[in-house]
Amino acid sequence: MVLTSAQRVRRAAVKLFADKGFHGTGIRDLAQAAKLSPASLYHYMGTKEELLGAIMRESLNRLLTGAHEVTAGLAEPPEKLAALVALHVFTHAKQPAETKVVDNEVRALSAGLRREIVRLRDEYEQLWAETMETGLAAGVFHDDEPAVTRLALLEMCNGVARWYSPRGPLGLDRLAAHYAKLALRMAGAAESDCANAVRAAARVVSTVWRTPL
Amino acid sequence: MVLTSAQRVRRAAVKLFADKGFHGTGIRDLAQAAKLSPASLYHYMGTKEELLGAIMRESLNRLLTGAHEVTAGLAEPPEKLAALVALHVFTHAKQPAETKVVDNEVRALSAGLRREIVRLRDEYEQLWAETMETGLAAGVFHDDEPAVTRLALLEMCNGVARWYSPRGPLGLDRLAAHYAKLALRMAGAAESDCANAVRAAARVVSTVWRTPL
Amino acid sequence: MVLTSAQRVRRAAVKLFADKGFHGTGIRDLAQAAKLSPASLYHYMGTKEELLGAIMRESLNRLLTGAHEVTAGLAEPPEKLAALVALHVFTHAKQPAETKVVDNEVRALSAGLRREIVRLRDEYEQLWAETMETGLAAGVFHDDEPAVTRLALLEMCNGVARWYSPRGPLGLDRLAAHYAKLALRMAGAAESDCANAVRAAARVVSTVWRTPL
Amino acid sequence: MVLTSAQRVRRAAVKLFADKGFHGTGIRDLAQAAKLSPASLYHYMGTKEELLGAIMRESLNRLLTGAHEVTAGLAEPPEKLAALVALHVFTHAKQPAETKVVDNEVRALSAGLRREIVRLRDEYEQLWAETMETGLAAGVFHDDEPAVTRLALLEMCNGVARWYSPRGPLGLDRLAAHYAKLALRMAGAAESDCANAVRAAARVVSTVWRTPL
DNA sequence: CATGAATGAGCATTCATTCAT
DNA sequence: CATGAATGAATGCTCATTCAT
Repeated sequence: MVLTSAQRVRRAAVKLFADKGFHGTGIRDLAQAAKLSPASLYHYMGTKEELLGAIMRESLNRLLTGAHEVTAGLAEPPEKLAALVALHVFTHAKQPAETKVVDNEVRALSAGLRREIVRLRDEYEQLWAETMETGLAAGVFHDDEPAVTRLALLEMCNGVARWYSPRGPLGLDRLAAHYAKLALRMAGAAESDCANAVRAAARVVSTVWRTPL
Repeated sequence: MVLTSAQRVRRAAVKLFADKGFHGTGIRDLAQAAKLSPASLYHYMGTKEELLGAIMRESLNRLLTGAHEVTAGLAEPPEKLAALVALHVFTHAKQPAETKVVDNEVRALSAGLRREIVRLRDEYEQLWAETMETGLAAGVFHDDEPAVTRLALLEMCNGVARWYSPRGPLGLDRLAAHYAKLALRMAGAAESDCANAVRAAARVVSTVWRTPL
Repeated sequence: MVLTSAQRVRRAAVKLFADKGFHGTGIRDLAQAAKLSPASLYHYMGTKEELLGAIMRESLNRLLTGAHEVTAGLAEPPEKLAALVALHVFTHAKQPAETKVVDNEVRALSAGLRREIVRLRDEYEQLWAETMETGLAAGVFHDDEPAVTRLALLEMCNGVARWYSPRGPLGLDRLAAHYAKLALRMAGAAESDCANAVRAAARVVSTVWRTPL
Repeated sequence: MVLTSAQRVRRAAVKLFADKGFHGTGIRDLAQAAKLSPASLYHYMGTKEELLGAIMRESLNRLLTGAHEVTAGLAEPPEKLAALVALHVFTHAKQPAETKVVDNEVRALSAGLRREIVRLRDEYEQLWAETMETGLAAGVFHDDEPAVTRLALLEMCNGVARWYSPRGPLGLDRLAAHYAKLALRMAGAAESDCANAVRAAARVVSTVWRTPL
């Protein structure tokens, strides 16, 4: 399959920003990876920073949309949390480069862009927070430090992008299910709730991920 | 309290590498933060990269030593795991800059130094792995994906450096205890084992952290 | 009134070269001002430098032709000088952009084009020199440094392009007449000759400028 | 005589900005002319534009100071005008590069610096305007368009920097005296006033120019 | 006639580093 | 111990220009 120049630029940027960091990636690295001259790069991007911003915006928007879709049909907090975790893990395992960029390079943005990206990220994290609160209020979660647990949970899931390999022994569905179970345990859900919730999550998430992104 | 120039350089580097990344930090930034001229910096360091390496080496060695000390007197896997988690969390909460550098900037090292640092890190992580294996073999942990759980655990604990604030409502001891409990839950330990293990961990860790670092 | 693309290019170049200088004007500035893409520009010009040369050539040729026309019917040196000055001032006031380009951007030309343009300029200035010499020989001008005076005169007249505004209080005819008088004074002409000469000059110059350029 | 690097940078900039214009001069040209690497240039300047601004500021300040000194001891408008003209001509003949930069490159400055430089230039030109007004009010000058004459006068004098050569037949004192006479004629001063005024001007100006600048 | 895509060369500026003083 | 002076290499980005469509 032949890629357009614009696509090659985007992919080169995602890969290089993820591997070497924004400041560690030069415009000439980008050009070489995109098989373009440094000058030609500028047909497909504004500045290097705007390219970074565009990558982050797109990635976060996709995650946010996915999170809404995936929780839409679910009523119980354990199911919802499992679905959020599974989607997050799926995304981080399938697109480790994009997600590493989102997770690590916010500091490279200057004020204006940073504000926008942080707002998107906060919006996304709010979905997790609401789910946990609802579950605690309903008595299906048990946790004396829910704020901490939520952060711990997120960081745990982000980590997937750092180590998961599709060539490893663990399938994506198994991985997502395992993380969902870990999450429910961390939230203090009853073991009996886990299996159902994890199953429900697996179903909706794989639906979202069948859709081409 | 007055700092020596060497100390000012070290601290400036830790802070700036943590905040802006290795490649995002210039020698001039370092000099300014250390209240030295760029040329004078070179009395206290080799190259910028060697400075990074030294910071990482020291930080990892300290963690490794601490891990040995903290587990030395403990026999049961739950206690050991709780101690490792608590020490890790303590360290990441007290020295977020150092640990962020260790966790994020390995990619900035060139081959030689990287090998050394990665070896240290692997040595440290091996302690976690052994503890989990022993616990599983002894039937006090229950987990069908222990390798994954170990990685999830580590990432979760690393995350503390990214968000913990000493000005927040949560004390360090409470935080460490909470993480220890989360970890034991993730490992599938019995709830009844948790409380004891966490208490034991708290005792030994605070001993280590009373010692000046 | 609608302009052709070629005209838009020419006008954009004249304006921008005058305002920002040849080196200060980019091909993209030109394209934007001409409402064309940078590539399309090249249907209407050779290189950027050739465009500059063409503007200068045309402008100088027009001035040269005008100078011949304007002095053709006049016999007395004061009348001729007055006519030359008036035409020069008229031209610089009506076409400040063109004349600024001619006066300031010769240095931007490379050797070949520069030679051509300088030759045209010299040919034009020769008309002033001859007029002054004739007047001195005839005893109607009095000046002990005529070469200097001629240069001073020219620079003074060139200056008009830098400050004259049609929105100011001074009409073009009054301006030209005033400069003609200043010139005759500088040449040491008798005050009694001035009035006549200036009147004669005004007549011929306005004739030339009624013709569309 | 050996020059410091800082002096070489300054001189190179003055010469090159004058010859090829600000935009026509590259940082590499500057470095080569100053016998320094492009990087070393930046020990002695801020940006290229700030270097331009510094040159202009210094040049204008010197001219302004000189104008005050030179007119301080003179009472009569013709003498004052002659002195201003003679100083201006002296300066433009002796420092053609500096003055060409001041006269031609204001447009290359960005808003902030431009404002500052234009203010200085206006302050200087105000001295000419006041002198002419006083002379007209006193009836020693006769001119029905004094504003125009003042501008014509200035442009005429600026022109000196464009053509005067110390290797030509005309001495600096003679040149200045001639311009002073031209100026008085343009202002409509009586011929009888000219000789005295020019002599007085010559005296004060050469005093100022004996002082090292 | 018009332009999107492309580029080699060049831009001003900053980089980490060295060294004489 | 400290630094001003110096630099080769690299930075992100723009330049004028060409050409296939």
